[in-house]
Amino acid sequence: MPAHPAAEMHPSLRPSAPLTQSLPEQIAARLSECIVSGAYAPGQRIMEQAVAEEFEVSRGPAREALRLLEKDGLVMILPRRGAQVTNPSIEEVHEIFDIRAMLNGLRDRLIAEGPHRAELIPALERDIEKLAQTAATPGPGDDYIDTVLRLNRLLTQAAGNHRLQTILGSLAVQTVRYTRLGLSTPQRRQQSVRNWQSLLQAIRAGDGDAAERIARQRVIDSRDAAVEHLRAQAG
Amino acid sequence: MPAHPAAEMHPSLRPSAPLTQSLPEQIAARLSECIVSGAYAPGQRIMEQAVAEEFEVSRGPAREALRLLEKDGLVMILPRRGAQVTNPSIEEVHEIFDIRAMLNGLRDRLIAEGPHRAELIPALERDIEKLAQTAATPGPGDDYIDTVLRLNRLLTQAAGNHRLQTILGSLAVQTVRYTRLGLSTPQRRQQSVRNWQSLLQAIRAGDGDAAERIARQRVIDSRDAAVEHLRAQAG
DNA sequence: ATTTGTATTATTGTCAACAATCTTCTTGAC
DNA sequence: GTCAAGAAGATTGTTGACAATAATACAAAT
Repeated sequence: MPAHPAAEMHPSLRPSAPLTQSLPEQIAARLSECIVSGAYAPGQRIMEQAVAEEFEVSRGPAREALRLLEKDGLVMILPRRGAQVTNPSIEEVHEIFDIRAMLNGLRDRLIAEGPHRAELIPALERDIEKLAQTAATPGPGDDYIDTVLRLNRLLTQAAGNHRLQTILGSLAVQTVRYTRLGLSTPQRRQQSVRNWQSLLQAIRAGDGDAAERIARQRVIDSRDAAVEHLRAQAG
Repeated sequence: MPAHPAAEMHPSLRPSAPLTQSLPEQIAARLSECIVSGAYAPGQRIMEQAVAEEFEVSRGPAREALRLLEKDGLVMILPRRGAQVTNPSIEEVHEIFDIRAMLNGLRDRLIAEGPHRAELIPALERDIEKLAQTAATPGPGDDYIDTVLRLNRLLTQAAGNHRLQTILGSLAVQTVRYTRLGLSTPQRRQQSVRNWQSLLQAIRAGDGDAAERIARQRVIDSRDAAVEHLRAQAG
């Protein structure tokens, strides 16, 4: 019998995942980095044979790794044409952010109305304080982005809705590069910090309506900033 | 050149899907029916070899078909243990309905605020009228459910958010059996009809806020009814 | 010069066999 | 009688080869 009964265990701590990643999962994780970091350009084709040789496995696991990437929306698989890195249009990016806005709203409502919110607040305060410190510094902003991503992971896990966690995780991976784009200016980062601070207040107060509204607004702001940048890039 | 220029074509009519389904897709479609209809019981294991023999293919396509079912949440694949039909707990059903509530809210807002809503209204009126007629009849209610499902498909396609369509489609498949459960009484069906009629009004008026609120309430009602039935069944 | 048909090549789809691992059944000891 | 250890069987994971198909290059005809 474990030290802590299952009933008291927080959902995000459930050790349901297998201890060791499968071969396709390891390959997918590596490829995922390459795509998110931009080493593999959008639209680029990824061929099974090349993946197989790169990782010194047969085409089976390579093939399956690509299917895993498809599940995360990082590649698109066309019949008889193989996989290519997704290159979403501005409209599709807009669409994904809209979905994230709704589901982040649900997530933060669940947290604000949930019984575990008190345990969460110290970590939240710490990260949001860190955001406030790095928001004004003009540097590359990677610190800021990293903290935002960690904060989001923390909240997504804490919401306790497993399916929501899966979907939001997938959508987050797909939009990392656009989130980064949208948080590239100090003004936007300061707007973002103010929003996080409001959210913290709403969670402290246990105000689910406010938490949902604030979360939605944050993602919508992020969406608008990203889309604006993309339009500027595209002409 | 096609008869109608692409710019005027409704998003839901884009012929982007390949004309012919792949072998794994065909197998997955058949298995999907078996699971949704209940021929394969929740928790039941589905083995690759058995699928391969059933459809007279090798284990490769059978394996991939099971991965496709996993993507739709119809089976759960555990490492070295294979696939088994998902048997979500009451809490998980609750979770999925919560997600559907948010995303249906987004969907119906997009429709109410979208430019294509006028074209949609006649079909909506027809289906909702049909709902009103079959709501009070005590029969098996399959007509009612079928109409609700068609109505939802219509709206999901019309919203014009492709990713949303994918996610909602997957979630709908996973909850069909619980939706059916929740709409098994005449009272619930009448409540449902009133909600659809309100939605129609909101769409007519182009009131996105109202459309979202109404859609959410509909799914929440559906959730509560389903969960109540499940709790009664479980003891 | 454009287009159509054809051959070539590259790439994915499928298959059957082998390896690794998990489950279950049996056996034996306490 | 219960539990542990080990063997046997069943099932997934992986591999390499073969088949089917789509992209490409090139030649020929209008």
